[in-house]
Amino acid sequence: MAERLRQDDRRRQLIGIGLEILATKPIHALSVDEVAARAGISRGLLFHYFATKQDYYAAVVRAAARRLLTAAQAGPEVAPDRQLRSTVAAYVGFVVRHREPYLAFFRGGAGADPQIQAIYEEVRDALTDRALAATGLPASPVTRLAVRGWWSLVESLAVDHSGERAPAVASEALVSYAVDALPGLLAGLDRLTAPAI
Amino acid sequence: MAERLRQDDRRRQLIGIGLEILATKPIHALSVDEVAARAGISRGLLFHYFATKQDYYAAVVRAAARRLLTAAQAGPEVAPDRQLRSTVAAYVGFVVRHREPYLAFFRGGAGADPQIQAIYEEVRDALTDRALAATGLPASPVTRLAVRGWWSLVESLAVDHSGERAPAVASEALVSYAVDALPGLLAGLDRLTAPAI
DNA sequence: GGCCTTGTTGAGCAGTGCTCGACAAGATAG
DNA sequence: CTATCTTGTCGAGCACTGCTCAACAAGGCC
Repeated sequence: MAERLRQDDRRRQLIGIGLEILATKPIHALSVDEVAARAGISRGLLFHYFATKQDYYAAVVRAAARRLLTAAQAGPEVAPDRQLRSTVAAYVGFVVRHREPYLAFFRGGAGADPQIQAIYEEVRDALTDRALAATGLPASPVTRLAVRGWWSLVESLAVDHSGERAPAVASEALVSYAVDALPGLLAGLDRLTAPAI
Repeated sequence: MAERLRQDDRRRQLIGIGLEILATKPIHALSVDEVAARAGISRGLLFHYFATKQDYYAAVVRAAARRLLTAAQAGPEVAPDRQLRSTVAAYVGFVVRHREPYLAFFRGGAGADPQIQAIYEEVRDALTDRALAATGLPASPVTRLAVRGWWSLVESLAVDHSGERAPAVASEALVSYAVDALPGLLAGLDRLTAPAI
């Protein structure tokens, strides 16, 4: 019989195991038995904590998202005009350090699952909010559209950059490039809101 | 007994069925039986054509990718300086017209599967090549990095825009914005290639 | 000590991906 | 027209997996 744990501890343990395993293999390749065996518990108990395998996966991805959002956070000690750079630098650093898990959780994930989609949406929204706050611009639908797009650009840069074995550019330079790209993208919005012809 | 078809025809039929079904539900929710039933054949025959369910899915995604690349193609009659705009307009139009399938195949897909990843990579590369050719810039690793990132931006814009029930901006304006964003992003590259400090 | 809560088990069901040996419809040759 | 070969097709069956459920055991409380 497995050691008896408190609800919270057991949940944390199971999610931790998920973070480990699912960083290197997709959900459909992970059987509930494997998780249970690794935790030293029975299959049934896993379903006591997570009604569904999808629910379990969602909980794991949610934990990963929390880690990302925590990592990509500029501390309050950062000067206002360096907030954006600090956030982007932290984000890029996170992707570089945890490339495989990042891809597994935020690219590979069963994107069709509405739960997972919701998590992705939350992360995007949170990052967009931070960037918007750092620029000081009002959060109109159009500015949000542009900033979300800019984050996609940043993600692409970070992922590609983290995949190079001999990076073409230094991480700091990449961050500078990404940060400097945002004002131009926002300036171009004038044409969108006031459509000429 | 099912009508006897030629190899090519049967494959085409099965892939067509996949394009229909998988546009609205994820693979793991699609059973081989359902495909077989819809095609009026036995389960076994499906595995004769596609050794694995994953192989089948990959074939379907490949077909979807081919459709996307065909749609997002500027005809030879387009003037050189309009090629980029034409390509982007076609791409955005495709996403707007086929939003659900687009998300299902190019976002939802089992991203962990190396076959699927390879297809995504091919699409990205092909689109990047077209954009680079249209700008006339040399295809260095750094310009590719930037153009790939720009395509991510464009995809984000297109997906977000196609999801709005009352679009904040007209599609043409969005295309203009996207196209006009590229030169600025490429100009900023100077700082990357010649790092100061 | 008795009892309620709660963490835990293990057998078992339904469904799914995949294999495999056999069969049948056309094409080809004699 | 028959014999043979190719090739598209079937369906039973295996192994496994997600999930259910009734029973059990370890604390905590009175």
